[in-house]
Amino acid sequence: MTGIPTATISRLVTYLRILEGLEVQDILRTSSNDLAERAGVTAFQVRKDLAYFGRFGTRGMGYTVPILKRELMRVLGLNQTWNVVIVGMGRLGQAIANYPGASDYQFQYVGLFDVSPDVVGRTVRGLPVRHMDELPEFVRRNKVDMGFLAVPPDHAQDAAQALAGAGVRGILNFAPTVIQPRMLERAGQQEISDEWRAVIVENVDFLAGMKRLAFYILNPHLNAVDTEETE
Amino acid sequence: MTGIPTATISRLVTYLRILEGLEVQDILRTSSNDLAERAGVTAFQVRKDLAYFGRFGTRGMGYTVPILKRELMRVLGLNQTWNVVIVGMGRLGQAIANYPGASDYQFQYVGLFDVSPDVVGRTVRGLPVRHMDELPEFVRRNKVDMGFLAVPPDHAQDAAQALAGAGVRGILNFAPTVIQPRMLERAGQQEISDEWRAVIVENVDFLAGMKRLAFYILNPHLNAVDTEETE
DNA sequence: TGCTGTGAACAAGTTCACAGCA
DNA sequence: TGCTGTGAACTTGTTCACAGCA
Repeated sequence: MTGIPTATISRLVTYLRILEGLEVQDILRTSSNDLAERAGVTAFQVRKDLAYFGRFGTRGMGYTVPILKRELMRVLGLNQTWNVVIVGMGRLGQAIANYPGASDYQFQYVGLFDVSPDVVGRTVRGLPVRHMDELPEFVRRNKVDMGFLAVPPDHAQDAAQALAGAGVRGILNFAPTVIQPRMLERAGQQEISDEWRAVIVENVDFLAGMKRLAFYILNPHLNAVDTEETE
Repeated sequence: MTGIPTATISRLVTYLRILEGLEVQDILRTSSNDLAERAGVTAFQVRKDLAYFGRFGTRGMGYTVPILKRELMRVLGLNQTWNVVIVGMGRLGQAIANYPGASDYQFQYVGLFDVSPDVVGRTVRGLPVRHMDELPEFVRRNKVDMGFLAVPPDHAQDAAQALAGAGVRGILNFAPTVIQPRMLERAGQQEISDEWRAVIVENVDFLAGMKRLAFYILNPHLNAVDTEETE
């Protein structure tokens, strides 16, 4: 397959968010120009990004908000339910569990895990915090799709392997560490389905964000100018 | 100036993190190969990234951990103190304030802000939560460099403008919204120094991370393979 | 010899111009 | 006419091969 730029996926998420905003305001029509302005990219870019996945507009008319929204949700896999566990229920894990917005997209927190006796057994958002020992069994039984990793950096690799071994398909890594993918594949997994492929790791690293910000403040001319032109 | 890839900056942050880990383990020497393996990139990439900023190694020998670490800190602007305010002290803002690691790099939280009477006046990590009205005065008096934005999406643009108007140089935006840069520049700023340039915005968006993860789980073959080869 | 530093080759992603359809 | 969809040009970033120095 051709290969779709990673940046395109990030932008699709942005477009979707904008479409939701428009829908709330009962705006029914938009255009590549309008989307571009709101997303801070060029209209060329919007059209190219959408073209990877199909033809969603009408020439001379633009896009119909609900239709494009529905199509983007389909493309991004947001019209299905995703079962999620959070591993690491310190402050960060708790903040994640309580952050609104996740549930909007059928991301359902079904289990919370930690190893510390201080936290295990407590209840967060109505869910008991379980011990990591229970993870493999729990993932299998509850058809868990993703794990959110919010443990300290020095435990991130182990926890990621535990998640991979338990059979999750993807990991959202909040720890400021590179997860070595090599060791993730089927760590301990016995009955590997035909569908099994490498575990996907996506990173969300806010300490890195702080550092990039420091750099660009010192070197503003190197900053991606984000020209937000509109053709 | 030539222009350094944004991705390079992100990778430099990763290299720095790895060097810190090596230093803790009293490992004094490394190489582009070693760094590459740990960072999950190629050794070519490591050398090219470093070459943008200077010559830090010794041919035939590799890199000296403390030296390379010091140089990367200098390049990234992490050998100076950054004064930071957090705007939005809901759960997310509180989690950010309490997250360890920020203070390691001279990122000092000097002020916390919100508008809700439920939060204003309370103390988080030893700092009082102030009302947004006090922001401009506070930023000026305390030489605030950056603002971390942790308000609900529908208030993000206003809060960003308030930060820009108050005179911060950069904003780390945790809200799932595109900040329109157009409106940020010198909103209400009177005495603009020669140094003044556009406010830098860097985004940390974990909802977007969730959605990207969903997409790549559904389309694993489109995932950036992260080959982590080592030449 | 070994590993860095770097110009040149290549690949990926973005911009553009315009064809095509409502 | 107006705005989408898309092949082609271009620009940016990555990979590579190898020169150069300890």
